[in-house]
Amino acid sequence: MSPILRIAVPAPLYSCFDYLPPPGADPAALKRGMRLLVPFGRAKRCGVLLEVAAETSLERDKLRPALAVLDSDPLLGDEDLELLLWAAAYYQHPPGEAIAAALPVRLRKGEAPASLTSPGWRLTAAGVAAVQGCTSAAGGRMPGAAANPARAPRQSQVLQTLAGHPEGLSRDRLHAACGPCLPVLRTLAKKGWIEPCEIVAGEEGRQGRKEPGPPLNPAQREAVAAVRARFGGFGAFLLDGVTGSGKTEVYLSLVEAALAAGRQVLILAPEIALTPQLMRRFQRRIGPAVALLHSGLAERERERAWLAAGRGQAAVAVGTRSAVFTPLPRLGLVLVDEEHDLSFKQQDGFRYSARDLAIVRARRRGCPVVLGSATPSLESLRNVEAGRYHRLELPERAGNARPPRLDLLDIRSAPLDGGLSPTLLRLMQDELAAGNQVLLFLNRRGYAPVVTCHHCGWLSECPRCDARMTLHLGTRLLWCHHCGHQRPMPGRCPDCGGLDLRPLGQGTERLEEVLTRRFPHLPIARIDRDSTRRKGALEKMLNGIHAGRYRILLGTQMLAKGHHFPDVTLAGILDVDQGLFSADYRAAERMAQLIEQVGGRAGRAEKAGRVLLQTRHPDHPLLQTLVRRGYGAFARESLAERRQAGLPPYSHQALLRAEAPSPKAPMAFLEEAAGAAGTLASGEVEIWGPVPAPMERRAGRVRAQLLLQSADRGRLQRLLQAWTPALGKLKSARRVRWSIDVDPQEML
DNA sequence: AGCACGCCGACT
DNA sequence: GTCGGCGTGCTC
Repeated sequence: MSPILRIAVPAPLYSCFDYLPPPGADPAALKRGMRLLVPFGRAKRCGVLLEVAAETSLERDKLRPALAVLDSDPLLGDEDLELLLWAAAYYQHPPGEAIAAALPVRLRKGEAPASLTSPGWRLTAAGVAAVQGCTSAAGGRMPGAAANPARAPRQSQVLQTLAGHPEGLSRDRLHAACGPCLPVLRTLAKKGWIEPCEIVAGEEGRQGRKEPGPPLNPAQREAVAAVRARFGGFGAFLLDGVTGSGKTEVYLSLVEAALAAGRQVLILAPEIALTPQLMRRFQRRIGPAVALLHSGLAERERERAWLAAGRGQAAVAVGTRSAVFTPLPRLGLVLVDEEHDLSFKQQDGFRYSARDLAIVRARRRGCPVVLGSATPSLESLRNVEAGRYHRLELPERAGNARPPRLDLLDIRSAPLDGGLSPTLLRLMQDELAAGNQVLLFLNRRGYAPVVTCHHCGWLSECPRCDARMTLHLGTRLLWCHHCGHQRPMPGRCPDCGGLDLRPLGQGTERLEEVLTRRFPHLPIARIDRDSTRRKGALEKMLNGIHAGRYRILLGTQMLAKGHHFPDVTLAGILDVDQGLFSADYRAAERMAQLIEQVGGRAGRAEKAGRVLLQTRHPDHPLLQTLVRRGYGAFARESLAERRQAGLPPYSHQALLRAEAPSPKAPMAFLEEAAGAAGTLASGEVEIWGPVPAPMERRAGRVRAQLLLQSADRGRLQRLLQAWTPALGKLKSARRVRWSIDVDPQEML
């Protein structure tokens, strides 16, 4: 009797599918974690083998044979598959889709794994000599040195880049470092200075110099020792340290220790924190095989890194959210940097939390996991309180830097210019006159969040959303930030034809305009999604800031995360009040983290920073706590409130969302779903709603949601396991798009 | 989700 | 007479 292949096929279905082995395949060679091409309905799909079984619950003659085996070795190991299946069940997502989401895109589509070697270039001996000659001449004229930076800057750039990598660089990495440079490469090859070579994935940087780290301070040593003591077994740690307290050095020491023990390391970070500077620092210090898995990377490069990790050849995997599923057979340590960051939670499709799965993975694997943050999430602080995590504190800023001073600026009766109060402007003037940099944070891109007709009161409403369209002066567009709908900025009022159209409120474009008028001779760097759209624009601007070419920095979120600006002595947050009265109870937590992060951008040892928060509610208790007693006290008070209200992290939630073009369908579906949940819930799970979503209409669809909440995670999970499959069978489900969000972060 | 099947209105 | 609307059901 031929064996049964149980295969996870990507489809929005909660079961796996049984197949017969492909004709002519050796059943003994079939291993869990290999991909197979299978017939599925009328189409073909690429599934992953979960099990070779003897029995099937179906009639045997209903089974179809698989079409082909796509791998000679499993892509995913047992542990990887178990984690994915656990996550699929926990987050109520179809297993086939969850597994597909973990694979690099080409492999997901059934293509053959990329070769681990890729074509690249390295310096020849003559090339090394040319680089040295050029460097020692320090720009002076060398006989025959066409790599003279002044005369052939592109050639010089390529040579310098290659000089940092004696073992060579792949085309992709060269391209990333130097831009398109094929003609330059040909010229250099003709001169005999460089030669083509094969680069083995995971080997890049292996022979690069390893720089020793600075000596650790006592708190850092203690943190490293505490984690090292748990190597070889599970332990969860919260590394709580302000910006500049040296978390990265703790990570690096731990990575070195894990590598010395022959283990692989998984490092997760928000996209925005994976800056080229940080990566260079890692590569300088770790030296051997660092596999980069972030999304900025060319897809093939990413795939090679993934494969090299899975074969145990890359020792360290660094990546964003989806890197949590990277196969790592010798995994011995997991690090999650900026653990509070919301980007660890996927907001569509397979809605997993990479931070939470990192904990699950480490526990299942039996290795330590370290969550680092200057502003730990309330969830993690709760886990410390409950004794599930060990807290490791790094109290000092390294190098005796003083923490920035936080002050509230009451703007209730201040005449604002472009959102700037006279006091803030005066203080800016002082700092700028003293030659320092100033940073302004405004979490709203565009020129103005709404346009109105002064004659008839028309507002720039989005035709498809319950929202206003933002004016972008750069492109002369009205643009809805929720659905992407755009229209040209009208010359006159669409309703009454009046000519007096006025932008209301401030965006970063308008702030830039006001600052240009106020400080006409000072260069301004505006950093938001619009100004950094072009590839490399952000890095160019950041380099300019560090070189002191800009004096005023203004921007959104992007500016608040990941980058340090030592010459900034004054940071202003223009509107801190949005977070205070939001319907979302997590808004205040996010605002506090943001303020703390902005503070972390500024100042250094000899220049203490100052952070000013413009507010119309200077007596608000949360602001008072934050300003007077810091993030820790703020978090403790917030936790006490959450406990009192029975909100997360003292309870657990799942949110069922539904949307449809027809206005009644979502509520009808959710009513029916609530009824089904009611019969399944044996008490202990509260059912809230259904209610319309906070923004009821979005992109032309009406949205509503139903909240399930329980103090007992297990009970909520048991209900979900029975409920989700039943939801798809409801008649009203056909009229809506629905999704379940377990541990939701945002109630959009 | 796709992709079929299937049963009722306006077109050559 | 049919082209095509989207309601319903299935995918091993």
